[in-house]
Amino acid sequence: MRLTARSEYGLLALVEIAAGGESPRSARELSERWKIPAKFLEQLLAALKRAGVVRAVRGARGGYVLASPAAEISVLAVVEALEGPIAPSMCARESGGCVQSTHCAAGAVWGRVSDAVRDVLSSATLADLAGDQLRLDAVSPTDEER
Amino acid sequence: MRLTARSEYGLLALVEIAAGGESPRSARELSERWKIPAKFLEQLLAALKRAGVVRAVRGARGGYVLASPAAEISVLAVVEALEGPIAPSMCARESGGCVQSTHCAAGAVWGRVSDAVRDVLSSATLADLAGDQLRLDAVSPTDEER
DNA sequence: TAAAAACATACTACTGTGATAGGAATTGTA
DNA sequence: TACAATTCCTATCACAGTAGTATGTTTTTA
Repeated sequence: MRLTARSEYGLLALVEIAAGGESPRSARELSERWKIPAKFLEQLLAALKRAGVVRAVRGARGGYVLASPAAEISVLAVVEALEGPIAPSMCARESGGCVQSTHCAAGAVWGRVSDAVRDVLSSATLADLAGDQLRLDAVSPTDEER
Repeated sequence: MRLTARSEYGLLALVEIAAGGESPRSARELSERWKIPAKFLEQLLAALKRAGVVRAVRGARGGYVLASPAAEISVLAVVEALEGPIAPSMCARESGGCVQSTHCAAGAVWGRVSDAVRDVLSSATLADLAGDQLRLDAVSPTDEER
């Protein structure tokens, strides 16, 4: 299991898209706001589109919009779209179960770890984060907003 | 944050060492029991020794022994010795906090994730796992034990 | 003295991450 | 209709980390 910059960047962008409502946000706009390499962000948004998290609007004045209401998109869905399934180790990753031929006690711990992570990630939605972000922006506005 | 084969292998070996009590288990013995590449395991045990988890007994009939009672060694200590600190993303990894100049709502989620993982890992000890393993071995013994 | 073991160090193959590059297709707007 | 803004597509790359392998050296017991 791993959490990398892909999730970090992706979530930042999606919170911004969620705040935009119906009007699409372009990859360039998002990359400037959050200092994310533009071309890299394009790839992340493509992955999120493939996963059905966002919808793309092509052409001038286009960009990305959420494919469903922000309250129905969990952080887990975002992370799994960008990083693959949440599985903590070799033991839990293999569909056939443990690599070890004999049963090992450690496997149960790995299972509890991934359950805990999935629990945290699935309990937060983009709507929650967009709300939090609004409050944070009110306290310390960014350059663009000042 | 990542959980790799290092933790997997390391835990398997430590559970076995814990079961051995005062008599040292050699790296070779452990590597054969759990099908872990011998030289790779030596490196892991060296890291665990540096972290103060195990004590080494050099020379013939030597091996490794736990440095403290099994009930006082948490899985978290083992994982951190082998993988480095549990931090879920760039945001939480940097000592200075978030990479973003502006505050981001996503950071709170990453924090909750690492807290949850640490919670699971620190709530299990080597003594717990050694007990579980004993029970598993009783049900389906390994080749060596048959 | 010989074997068994830890200890040390260096090397290698492979994979994933975090990009960068260059264009092609699509679409609103002047 | 031209143009600019945008998504879309594919390829490439540098770097770091993982999972080993290799070759010894030191220490200790039998």
